[in-house]
Amino acid sequence: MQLNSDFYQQDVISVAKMLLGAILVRQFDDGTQLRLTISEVEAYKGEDDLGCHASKGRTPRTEIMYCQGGKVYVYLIYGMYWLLNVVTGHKDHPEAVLIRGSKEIYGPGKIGKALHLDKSFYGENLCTSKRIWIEKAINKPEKIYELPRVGIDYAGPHWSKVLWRFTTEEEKIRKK
DNA sequence: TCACGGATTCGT
DNA sequence: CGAATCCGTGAT
Repeated sequence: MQLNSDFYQQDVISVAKMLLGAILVRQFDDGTQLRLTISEVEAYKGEDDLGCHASKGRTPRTEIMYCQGGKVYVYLIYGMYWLLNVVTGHKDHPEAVLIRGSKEIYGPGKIGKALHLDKSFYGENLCTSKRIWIEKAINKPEKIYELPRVGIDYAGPHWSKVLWRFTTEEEKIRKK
């Protein structure tokens, strides 16, 4: 069952946790499908969150996060990797969930590569898209581990330590 | 118009 | 530990 608009409009922390175990589906032009079971995510919430790109306010890049939940936010990092984010919450409340890993493929950069993401996915509607969407979890995770987000030391002592990384894979837990 | 640096990954 | 590689963002 494909997740609907109401699902994505919930708070980013709730959506992040509920996305664990959900199936990220990529339908390619040649008819093949890549189905990934989401195993690790991170929440980015509001302009106050110094780890969130929206802490810089509205810019052409962050604009999509101010939309109603259910859209895709992708951006190029280190000139090489397209990272996949799911916009959540209500209009004018910038929030997004970063998809960091799946049972099949682990690593935000690797996910983007496997899904052949590019700038054309910016703003894609996950509720109506024919090439990317997310399906409800069949099996809910037994346990959710809460950890600090990765790679945002620049966000300062508080925001870099908030436990907004959620994972189902105990063996994938790592420092920094 | 310019310089900086990043929600990463891989190889040395 | 450093290179790869590019563009959004803020300063000039």
